Order: sequence, then structure tokens, then C-alpha cells
Amino acid sequence: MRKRVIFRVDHAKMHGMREDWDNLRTVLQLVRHGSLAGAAKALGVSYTTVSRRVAAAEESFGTPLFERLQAGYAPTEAGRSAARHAEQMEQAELALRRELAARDTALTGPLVITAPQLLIASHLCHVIDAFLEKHPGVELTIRATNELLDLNNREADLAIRISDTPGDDLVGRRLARQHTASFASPDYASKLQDNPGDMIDWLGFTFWQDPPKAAMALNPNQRVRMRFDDMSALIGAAQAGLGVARMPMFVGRAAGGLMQVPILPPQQYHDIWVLSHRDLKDAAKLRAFKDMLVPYFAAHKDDFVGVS
Amino acid sequence: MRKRVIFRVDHAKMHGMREDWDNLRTVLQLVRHGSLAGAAKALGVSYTTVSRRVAAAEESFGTPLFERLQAGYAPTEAGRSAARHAEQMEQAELALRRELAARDTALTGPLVITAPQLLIASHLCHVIDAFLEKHPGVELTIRATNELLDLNNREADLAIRISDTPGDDLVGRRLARQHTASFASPDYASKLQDNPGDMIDWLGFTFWQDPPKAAMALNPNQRVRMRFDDMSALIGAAQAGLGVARMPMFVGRAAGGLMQVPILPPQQYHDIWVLSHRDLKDAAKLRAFKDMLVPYFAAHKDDFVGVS
DNA sequence: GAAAAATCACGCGTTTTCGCATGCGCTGAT
DNA sequence: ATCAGCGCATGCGAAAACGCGTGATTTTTC
Repeated sequence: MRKRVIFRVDHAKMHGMREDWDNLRTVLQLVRHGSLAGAAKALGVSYTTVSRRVAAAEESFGTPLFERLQAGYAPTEAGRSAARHAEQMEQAELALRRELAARDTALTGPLVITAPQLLIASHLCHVIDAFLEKHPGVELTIRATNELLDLNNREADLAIRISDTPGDDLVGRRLARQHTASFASPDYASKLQDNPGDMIDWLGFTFWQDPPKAAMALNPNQRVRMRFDDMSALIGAAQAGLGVARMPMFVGRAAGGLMQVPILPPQQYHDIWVLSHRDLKDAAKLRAFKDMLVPYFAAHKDDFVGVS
Repeated sequence: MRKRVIFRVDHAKMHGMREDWDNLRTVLQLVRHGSLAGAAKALGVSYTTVSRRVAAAEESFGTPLFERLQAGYAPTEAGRSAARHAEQMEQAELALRRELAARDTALTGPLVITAPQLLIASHLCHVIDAFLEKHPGVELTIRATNELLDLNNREADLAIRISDTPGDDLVGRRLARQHTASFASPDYASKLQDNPGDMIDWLGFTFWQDPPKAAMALNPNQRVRMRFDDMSALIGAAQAGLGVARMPMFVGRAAGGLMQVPILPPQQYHDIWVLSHRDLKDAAKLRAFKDMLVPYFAAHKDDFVGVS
């Protein structure tokens, strides 16, 4: 009895107090965020706890991992090393979570998908509606953003993106080819038609310097009147009749109060892809969603390309 | 204020209750040991805690990891998968601990070395004595065994072994070449000398079938009288005059009451090596120890080889 | 075939951990 | 120059985790 206790203590001591995998996780987040508060938010605990766990980790490793500065916690060389290894541990954990998620054959529980706002509003909402109708047990979260969420991290299980570059560890298939075209309000469109020589006002993105080169070649009397950093705002301006905007065909068609103008013929644009992590390729819920997504886009493929 | 709290909750929920790296460690040990009690002993906690942590892990992953059988906990396929990934996490942790240990330049604190019992008794004890004299701050643990301890695991920091095969990730250098020779008690030795034609009784290891082939070629009148699975026992039998034993030169010389007999000339045997993990090659304490070890063996190299 | 050992589940009292509140130093803006 | 904002340390009460003891069942041993 007594001997057993002693053995236990010896064992733990010899192998150096291994009570600290969670502490390593904390160290990793603290290195990433640089402050107790930031790490605490990421971990969902109070910063007091972060402070304590880090102290415990330093105690366990027998070496300081951070310098306490006024501006926050700065990792020492040892701290950075700890974070590097903790990152490997995190990768292993994420791989495990993916594997377990892939093994799950139930059509219930959480599912996170991400897609561009405008594509959700115009088309995906119908797919989502039908999907939930068919599988009411799925707790669907939709992250409407153009940002590239990290599918490794499982910030999302499935992404619908407008891009040509899937990225590592991701697999996917093309849902549709699409074109861009020029759109304007009916008023502005008829004005253009009636006065072909008038100045054409473009509504562009912040990174546009000049009107589209191909358009300038046809008619040099054009300018960029306003620049936007947001697609919705740009659409609103076009609807208000402020000028001509170049946008994906499906966007212009879905937005009310816009009509296509023949200033520049439809042009090939980035394809629409559905992407998921390789590990989750055959997960039941993802497959079920894709099985509705793909036929939908096949049936509506004309929405995305210009009539020739 | 309120919004922040909500965000925290959402965040944690979305990423699936990541409070469980320590729980994964528990799952790994439970898969390894197969019972709550075994895992608990390895972790230094009570088996009640193991049970709770495993339940928490299953809750977190949303899938059973073990089947509760009468005989213990049997991992499910998901449980085995979790253990595989947890093993990777463990490797990362061990690599980190090695790296931090290597970075430690202080000549204080724990140091674990392992070596064969007989080599410690005859020679290493002097090196160890001098080392501790010079570096009294080092808490030295000596694991006297012929088993191959896991240097990855840091069951030992430094190993002195009689072997030709260092193994992966290990680096080392040769301390000495050595010979084996035949030894017997003085009584038995003089009996052999006086009656050259008599039967020679060998004391061998369990895996010996016959006396050494080279000896048989010189004189067929020999047999293996007893077989041992323990070197100390074998030496004792030789000291008691029960026969002739083949052993490393340094062992026969160090054991009292034995003398070399010319039945078979000294033969090359496995070299003596000092080994450590590649990551720990330049750790201060290890280097300090090696810096005393190597000159010692250089000065005593004649102890290990036969006079020609 | 019965005793002994080992296994897990459950409930209770204790220890540990956690989160909140307060206090202090620094930075940057008004 | 003063004052809000951010960041960390510390103390205290609440909550969670832990270890122990008990009981039921099964496997092993004599």
C-alpha cells in the first residue's frame, strides 16, 4: 500500500510531472496572441487561468518560457520552441477530429459550411432549405464570408468558393463556370443606348486604376467614377443609377433593378468550386450536402454564364 | 461586454469543446494498459479520475472510444484512432522535453544514466564518484540494467551499452574494444593444468547448445555442464569451482576468486559504447559526464582486452 | 469448487482549480 | 498635464475535479 504510493510519486517525478498537455496548449495560444487576454479569449477561459497555466508549465519544464514585459508576454527561445512542438500536437489533434468526423455516419449534428454572401443569397439558400428539409437533424451553421476560412482547423467543414486555387489537403469539384458582365440600372442603360457617345461612368473596386482595358479599346471616353471595397455597396450604387458595374453574371441577374448592358461582352471568370478537407471527403453529412449541391448547380448552370 | 461573452461561448462551441488534451493523454494510456487501474498507475492518478476523463473525452468527441467489458476497457476503432494521434502528440511532447533539456546549460538537476550492472560495479562507479565530486549539484539516477531502456522516452539520458547497434536517433562513441576469455576458480584452473586430458565442464548461458566451437576443435572432450540466464549467478558458479565460464575480460578480472585459463585464447567481443539521443548530444550535463567518461576508458583500455 | 484478486460503477467529503474583483503600472490621446 | 485604455498580479469566494470507500460482478487461483 505504502510502497505503491512511493512508486507513484517516483514515477511521476522521474518522468517530470506530465500533467501539462493542456498547459502546452495554453502556451501555444499565448505565443500566438502575445497577451494573456488574447490567449484567454481563444481558449475560452479567463486570463487569470492562462497566467496560472503558463506558470505551471514553466515550473514543469524548469525553464522560463516568457518574458513579462509591460506590453505583454514575449516568448523566450524556449517558449517559441515549446510553441512549435505544441503546434505539432495541435495538428495531430485536428487530424484526429477530422478522422472521427469522417467516421461519423449519422446525418445529424453539427455541420459548418462557408460561402460568399451573394452566392448564398441568390442560390445556395435554396439548396440549404431543401437540405434541411430532408435532413432535419443536421445543425447547420453558415459562415457567409469571402475570407478563406481554414478547413484544416475545421473553421468550416465545407467551403463554396470562387477561386482556381483549392490549396493543400483540400479536394473539391467544380460546380459551375461563370462569366462576368456589365450591369447598370434601366435608366442608366437607356441613357447609354440613346447617347452612345457620352462618357461612361464605371463603378469599380478600390484596386481598379482604370476602366477595363478591353472596354477602353472600344471607346476611350470612359472613367472610373467611384471605387468601393464592398460588393453590396457597389451593387447598391449601380441600382441607384450611378454608373456601370462589372460583376459576376449571377450577381447582376439576382440583384433587382439591374440589367445587363452591352458595353463589354461577357468574359470568363473564376469558376465556382466546392471544397472540403481530404480527410472529410466521404463524411456522411458532407456527402449528403454535395449530393444536393451538385445537381442543383448542374440544373442552374445557365444562371452563371452569358447568353452567346 | 455582453457581446464578448457570447462570442466566447460561440467560439468554444464551434470548435468543439477543446478542453481535452490531457483527456487524450488519458485515452492513450487507457488504450495502452487496457484497464482503468493500469492507466491510472501510469498517469499517477486514481482510476476514478481516468474513468471520468475518458467519459469527458467521449463526450467531447461525440463518439464512444471504449467498450466497457468485464475484463476492462476495450478500445473501439475510434478509440484506437484517438490513441494513434495521441501517440503523435506524445512524440512531439517528448521531442520538446529533449530540446529544452539540451538547452539547459546548468550543471545541476536530474541526470539519468543506464549501464550494465557489472560494468558499473567494476569501473563506472569510479567515474560516477569523480563526477559527483566535481558537480555536486547534479541529481544522478543510475539504472543498472542490461535492458535497452528507451532513450526517446528519456527513461535515461545517457546509456552505456555493450552492443554494435546504436539504434535510430541515437548517437554515441566507442569507449573501448574488449575481449572475452575463459575463467575458472584457481582450484579448477590448476586441476585443468595438471590433467590436460580431463573433461572440461563449461558454465554457459541458456542459449548455448554446445561448448564454443573453436574450443571443441582443439579438444573434443568438453561439455556444457550447466546453463544460466543470469551473469551474476554464472560468475558465482565459476567462483565456486564448478567449471569454466566464458565472459568479458573485465568481468573475469574484476570478480574475485577467478583466474584466466588458456582453454581458448581471448576473442574479440562487442565494443562498449556510450549513447545518447541526438537531441541531447550537446546537453551540458551529458557533455560533462562524457568528458570524464572518455578519458577514463582511454586510461583503462587495457582492462578490457587480453594480453597478447 | 470456493476463496482471492481484479474489475468497474457510484456516492460523499475534500482538495484543487477557476473566475471575478481590485489594485497597480504603463501608454497614448485629449 | 491629465485621464482613459490596456495589460498584469493578487486575494477571495464559488465551482469543478479529485481521491477514497463501498458494493456488485467477473476472472483467477489454490
